[in-house]
Amino acid sequence: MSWTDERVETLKKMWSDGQSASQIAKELGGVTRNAVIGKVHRLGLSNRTGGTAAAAATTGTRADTAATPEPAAAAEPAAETPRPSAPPKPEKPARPAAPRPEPATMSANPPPSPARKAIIPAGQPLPPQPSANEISPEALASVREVEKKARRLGLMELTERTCKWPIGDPATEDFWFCGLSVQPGKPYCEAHVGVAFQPMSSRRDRRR
DNA sequence: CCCTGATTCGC
DNA sequence: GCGAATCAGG
Repeated sequence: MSWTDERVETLKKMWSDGQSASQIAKELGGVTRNAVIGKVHRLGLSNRTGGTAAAAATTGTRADTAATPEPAAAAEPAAETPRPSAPPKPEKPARPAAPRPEPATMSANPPPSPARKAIIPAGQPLPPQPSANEISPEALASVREVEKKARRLGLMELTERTCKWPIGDPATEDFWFCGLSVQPGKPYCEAHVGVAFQPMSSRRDRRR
């Protein structure tokens, strides 16, 4: 496969959307994430605009050659690095809700929290919370069992092969995602697939 | 172990 | 220009 205009366009769009290289690669098909990353660099858009996306691994490990496109050869005024403080379109909330209580043992220097609204991630279709009255007791028990073993992943820890079943109350700190290995092709682990995709038929009168 | 992006370098 | 191999980090 080659980098047609169309594919490059898709790449640009997804990359600036905060999609990971591997996701883009899968979307495009016929390329690996390495190819995508390579292309991204060649295109000179290694730095995603907007800042807070999925750029968790943008560590300044070795930014000596590539990440220095600055034309600052001779005159460098006291201008600091321009940092976009107001991303045009935030989409992936890093930490929804629930400001955690500080230990408050050290310095009295509480981080100022501006008018930050407690944004509930409503962007992506989350699995329907089981309304307990529609789920068989056994399935419930099964889920409870699984929840003990859950990896308790945060939003950002979720991948395509981690169970995305939410556990707890999003408005509190008791909230995490199952995170166990998903059933191939499904967004949840086996147990949660079981309660998530119940056939209409077997919903009523289950064995007893 | 899973993942992320960054860099190098032969093609 | 391309991308696999490798590196470095989470």
